[in-house]
Amino acid sequence: MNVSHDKDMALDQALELFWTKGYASTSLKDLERATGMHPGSLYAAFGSKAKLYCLSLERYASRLNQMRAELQAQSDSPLEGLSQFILRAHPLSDADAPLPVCYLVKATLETSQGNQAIDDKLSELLTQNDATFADMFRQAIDAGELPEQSDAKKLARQLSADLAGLCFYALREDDAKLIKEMVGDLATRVRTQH
Amino acid sequence: MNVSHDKDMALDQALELFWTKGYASTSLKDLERATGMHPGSLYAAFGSKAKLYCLSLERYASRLNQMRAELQAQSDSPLEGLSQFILRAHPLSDADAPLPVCYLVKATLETSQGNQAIDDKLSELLTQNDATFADMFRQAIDAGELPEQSDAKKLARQLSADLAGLCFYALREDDAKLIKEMVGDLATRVRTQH
DNA sequence: GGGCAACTTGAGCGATCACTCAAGTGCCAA
DNA sequence: TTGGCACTTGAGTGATCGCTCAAGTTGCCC
Repeated sequence: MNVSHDKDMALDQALELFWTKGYASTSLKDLERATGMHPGSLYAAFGSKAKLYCLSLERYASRLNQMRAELQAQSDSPLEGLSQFILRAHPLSDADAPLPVCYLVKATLETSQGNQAIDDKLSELLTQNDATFADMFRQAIDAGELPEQSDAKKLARQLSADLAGLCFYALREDDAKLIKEMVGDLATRVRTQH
Repeated sequence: MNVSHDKDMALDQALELFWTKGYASTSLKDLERATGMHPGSLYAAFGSKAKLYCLSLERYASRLNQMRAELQAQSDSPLEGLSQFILRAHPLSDADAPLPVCYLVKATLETSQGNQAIDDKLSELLTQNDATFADMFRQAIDAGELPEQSDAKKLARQLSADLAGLCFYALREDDAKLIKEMVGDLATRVRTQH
């Protein structure tokens, strides 16, 4: 039996579980059920609940990054790439899905009861994400899509916050059409701003 | 001893505790320590952890509403009132505070592990909040501050999401100046939009 | 002071938490 | 076939969870 494949699958199951239920509300019993692994194997493979959680955050972030890079590569311009990311790669875009909300946003708002490793991991991933956004805005400035005096970092901050705002709204509003409209508005704003 | 005063104080302590730690991560032991009440008294007064949580959400929302109404009454126009609310009454405005993030936003993003009563209460409070925002935008339209074809409900949705986005960003960014700048930007956007 | 109702107390309930480890199982080389 | 090693197993650990309730305390009226 291919162990690494199992571990991989288990990590995906854990990711989904943590995503839907949150860290504190996901018990090891839940994880056992979802992954089919017994507690001993879980601990042999991942070390602890917190480490498994961190791994799931990392995997999620790297997938998001990959999708963003792909869309960027297919797009004609930096801003168009960002806009496509918002429309198609960000979890929110698939607003009919059971969980149309960014995992990192949910995780950030759920205070990790004093576990520094989790806070650090989250901070690292979010900072990295902001940096990527800033990069894309900088490219847009260089390409002449945005005025030269634009502040790429500030634009990145604002986009990060805007996306999080949508995540919040998506969690409480079950009318998918409404969410899609807001996502579309944000994408348009990014594509045509200033 | 004034019992109702004690209950009142205990509810405030519980509010603060739930706000900082989240519902799932706040234990009864924590609540006992913070309120000085023993478990029996806590249950006699509030019924259950979930009910206490709901009460704290309600209290928070009503305080926010009260502040908003006061600022609205002092302002020259509906949009100016909203702008003042963002700048001064919303928790974010006091960005040096230990907890510059709206309680309702945090609570919404922390999935309540299957407790329907909590979900319902949150949904009720947030819907009420959106309705108030929509009212204020409608007043702005009537007062000629916004074009007549403006969609008050849509503007309310957007403001709600924007504020939540700021909450998210405030939680991860410890540079208070940066947060205040973003709060200021949003207030300006509301005051001068379209 | 005696009697009673209202309130407070905290030990302790069963359940569940994150986690461990001795025993069992499966696989392969010798 | 056998010995040994890597991996899996799940009963069990102490701690803690949300919550209860019998016993104790308090304050008030007669």
